[in-house]
Amino acid sequence: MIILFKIKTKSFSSKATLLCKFVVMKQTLGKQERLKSKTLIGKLYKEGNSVKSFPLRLVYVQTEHTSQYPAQVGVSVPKRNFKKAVDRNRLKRLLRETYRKQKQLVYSTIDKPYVYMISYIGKEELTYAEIEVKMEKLLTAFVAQIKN
RNA sequence: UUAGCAGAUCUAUCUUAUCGCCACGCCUUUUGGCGUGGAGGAAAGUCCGGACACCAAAGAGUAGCAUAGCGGAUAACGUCCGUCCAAUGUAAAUUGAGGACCAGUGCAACAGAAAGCAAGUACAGUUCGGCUGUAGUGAAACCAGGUAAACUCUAUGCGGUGCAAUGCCACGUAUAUUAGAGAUUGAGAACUACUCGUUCGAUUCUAAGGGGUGGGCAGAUUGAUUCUAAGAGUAAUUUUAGAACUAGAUAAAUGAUAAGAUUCUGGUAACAGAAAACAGGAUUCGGCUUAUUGAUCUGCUUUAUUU
Repeated sequence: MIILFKIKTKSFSSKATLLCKFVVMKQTLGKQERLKSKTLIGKLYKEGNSVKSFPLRLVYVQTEHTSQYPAQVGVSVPKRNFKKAVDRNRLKRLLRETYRKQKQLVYSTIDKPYVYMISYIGKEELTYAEIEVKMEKLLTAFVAQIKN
């Protein structure tokens, strides 16, 4: 399977041609779309810029990655704010869910591959509805910053 | 029925719809479709004991650590079961740091002359020697006793490091430079701390400074496994037979929304609110400890009440 993917990525030389296919797409969030590579994460925190919309923070960098999707996303909740693993898992799930619902905002505008990490910097747990609103604000701010 | 004691089990939602996550299988040949499965009793603390892996004979001694009535269970244990003793409780039960102060050393509040190394009150006896007895203090008064959650001694056990182990594949690099040490008369390294002993050892070791990698596969989930039945045993446990396969992620999978059911709370009602506490697998088992919601069931004890 992995070998197959490599062949595919090599065969499509330009990613820009691919992007048109994603304009109308499903609201999935599979493994390919998530940020997993340690080297990329290292690069992200070294060179990335950030956008804030309390209690969320998005660190991004424009770079090539192995996925076929326009962007790879990672989610993090710091251990020092939430000591219990249950709380961290819960917040991560909510972040992923809200991002999944609204990623069209980003995909419809960007034309280069991006990598970013969404962190939860607040210290208190919010509900799904609240996080959904914050995520929308964050993503619109991100899009606006990229355009300029 | 109330109160108490001991133990076991479950852990909270269920249904439907829409969107979505992880693993596996099948079908398709694409940005899929279908099916099956998908966190806990503590997954936690990492406190004990194993399996497994590596450490060049995984050497010897000392030190160190652990355990401590007796018998048994077990892969093993500091765990579990039975039992004796002690303490507590009316009782069911609970708790126990329950080997040894006839090896040595230390310690002992108050009282007391004295709880050792130095003394000594009163009375009586007397072989006139502070020799003997009695009294007084105290739990204990002289060659005695208490104390080992005091050193210590005895018996038994313990090699070390941990899946970031370890093996393989791929990618990449620097044997740069500077300072110091060192060449078989041995720098340094390997076998926890020390000593001995053994072995390795020059493209070496230490410090500064800098560079690269951090991708994948195996290990990894079929196991001291779970369930049922019949025996053995007071029990922990075990034997035989049959059946079952029950998470395998890796920046780390179980979620979101809506409607209904059910339960609970508030309210005369319409209706409104809530869905539980502690908490999320990370090589894996047996325990222990700690956190904690709401139940259900079983056995037992004493007192009171009712029939």
